[in-house]
Amino acid sequence: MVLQKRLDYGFNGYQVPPIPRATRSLRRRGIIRRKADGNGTCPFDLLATVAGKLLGEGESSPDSTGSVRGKEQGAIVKDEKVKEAEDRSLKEKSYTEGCYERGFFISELVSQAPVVNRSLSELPHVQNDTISRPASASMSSDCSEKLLSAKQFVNGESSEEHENFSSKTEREASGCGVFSSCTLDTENDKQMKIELSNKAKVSTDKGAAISSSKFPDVWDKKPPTLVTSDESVKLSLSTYPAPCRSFPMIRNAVKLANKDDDENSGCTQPSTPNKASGAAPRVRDRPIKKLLASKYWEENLKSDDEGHANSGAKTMHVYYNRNIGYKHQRSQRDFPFKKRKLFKCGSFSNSEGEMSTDGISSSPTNDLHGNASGSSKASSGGCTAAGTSVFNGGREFLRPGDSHVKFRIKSFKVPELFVDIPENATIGSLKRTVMEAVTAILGGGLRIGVVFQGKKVRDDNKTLLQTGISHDYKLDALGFSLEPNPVQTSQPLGQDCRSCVLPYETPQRLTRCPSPSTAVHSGIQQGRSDDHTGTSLSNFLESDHESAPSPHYAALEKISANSRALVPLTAVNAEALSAVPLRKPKRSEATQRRIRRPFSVSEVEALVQAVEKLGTGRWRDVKLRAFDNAKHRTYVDLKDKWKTLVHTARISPQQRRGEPVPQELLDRVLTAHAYWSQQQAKQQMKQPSETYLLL
DNA sequence: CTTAGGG
DNA sequence: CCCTAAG
Repeated sequence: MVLQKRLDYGFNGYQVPPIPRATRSLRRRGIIRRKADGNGTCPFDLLATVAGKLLGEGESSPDSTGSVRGKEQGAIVKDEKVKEAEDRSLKEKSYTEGCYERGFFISELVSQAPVVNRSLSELPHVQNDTISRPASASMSSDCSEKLLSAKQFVNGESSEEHENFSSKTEREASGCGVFSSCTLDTENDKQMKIELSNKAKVSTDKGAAISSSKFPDVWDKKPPTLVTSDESVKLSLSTYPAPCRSFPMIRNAVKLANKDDDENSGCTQPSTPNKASGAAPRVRDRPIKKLLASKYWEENLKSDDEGHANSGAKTMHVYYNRNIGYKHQRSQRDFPFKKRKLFKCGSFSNSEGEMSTDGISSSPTNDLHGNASGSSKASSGGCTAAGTSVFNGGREFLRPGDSHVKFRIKSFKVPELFVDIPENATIGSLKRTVMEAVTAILGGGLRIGVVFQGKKVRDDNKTLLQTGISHDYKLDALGFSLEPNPVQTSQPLGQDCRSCVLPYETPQRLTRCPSPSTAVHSGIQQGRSDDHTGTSLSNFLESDHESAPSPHYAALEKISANSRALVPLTAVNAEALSAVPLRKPKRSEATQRRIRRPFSVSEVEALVQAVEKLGTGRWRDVKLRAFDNAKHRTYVDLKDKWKTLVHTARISPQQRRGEPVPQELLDRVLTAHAYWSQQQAKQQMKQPSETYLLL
């Protein structure tokens, strides 16, 4: 009767390979190629462009194959029960379906993993020379982990098995974490997919290799985190942080220089086989095609203009569905995952201080850590950088004499998420849960960070040229990162947003939260890993700042019905998990405060207008009326905002903080407030009197 | 679930 | 924003 087992999935950020589509789109529209005229393209513009595409474009993307895909997916998972669940889920409309359509699910990823592996081995002809080796090499603990989890999920394996796997995983673990990319799928071809993932991986690996020398810690292997107990099983799935910088596409076999390598030397083939064989044999037998048919995934097979072969990078279109109905929201609200206070990993917290004349941050490692720090923190168990690291195999293609700089962002990584879901939950719910988590993050607001030559470029007004990004710059020096945007993101980054979007603000990073209360209940302990790796890393990374923990904000806002809590979780080392007791079982640990999203003027405007019309006692209606598709604004939020608005309107302008609200709006606030207060007073007067009369 | 308020 | 008491 009890949900004895729970599966916890921690995503150290799965990669969202969104780019090809966006990139193409950008290119098509000439955005990316914007001419670097006299002033050159301002980095800010670039950011805005990327962010805009990423966040907004998806909305219009129709998807007609969602259901089909979903079924296919279901097919992959053989387990009848699962299938049923899947089908059921499929029937659920709207949002759920949307989720399917987006192909954002773990299960998918997982199920595909095996396939990928196999494919790799089976597809010798893959063009990419690098693939063969790197790919195998790349099979990392992450992959293993995922598979493992997948397996469990699918088959409901016992925790014991998991343990076994985990151990295996550990042994085999290698340094690559780009597994997620592997999951990219297209109905069209296995190869492509594989190739893609491989490449992606390769690049990552390369990055790893490259950075390993510099930042060894970062690349330390992350053992899969696995905790088992009678009651629940928690798996932390994470991908290795991608290097925060982009590396040129690697065409040659890349040698992994990771430390992990040594350990995982044999990993190449090994990891795959194990998983494949043990975990999801059936899965792999299935035609890949079926698995993958998502409109949102596009392959970018074409070689670019310059003739550079684009590894078929697939893109996933990620977007936040703004049309989610209120009801849906409500339901989501039902499963509020708790947020806990996080420690600040302030990699960027010092940003302001770092503003340098040239606009480039002086801290060299800083960004690299976008990933690194994230991972490091994760490993340390401290906090995770919410920052998503991005990396891109991005490379630019230059053309002689052409002043344009072309960027190709292979993929963005989503901040790590932690999912805690009952074993008996349906796959559909798992999918939804993850989708919601991802959606919360993506929809909640992201901003793009630019890292160039290992430094974060903070000056948005600087031109690419001034920054040093010219057509002939080193291709490997540019990277982009997704960072939670503390500022309202609903609006496209525009001129007025500059200040908001700038890196000046301390980015809020998702943190991984160790042991949620559930864990406690289950008796499972999540260890906080202080593993050397993590520690050293963190030290290394955060030398300048962040000695103190800072609050992390959960990017997630909702949880699906079955899931208990979604919290950003830093990857925890398996070892740590296995033995370490929870720090403080306080629920606070499992709870994360929602990310702060200051109301924009336009939102205030909408709010004021709605309240003028509806009054101050009908927040739900106000929500419906003016913020129906702002999933992150609850009626309570609106009510609170109104409260603060009233307060703001009453204080002197000098005392006001934050984005200034037009006085006109404040006046309306006061007027409306006065009016409705009066109305309310009348109501109250009336009621009592009547009552009184009756008596 | 909504409201209303305090924290 | 969170948390809660109340309805």
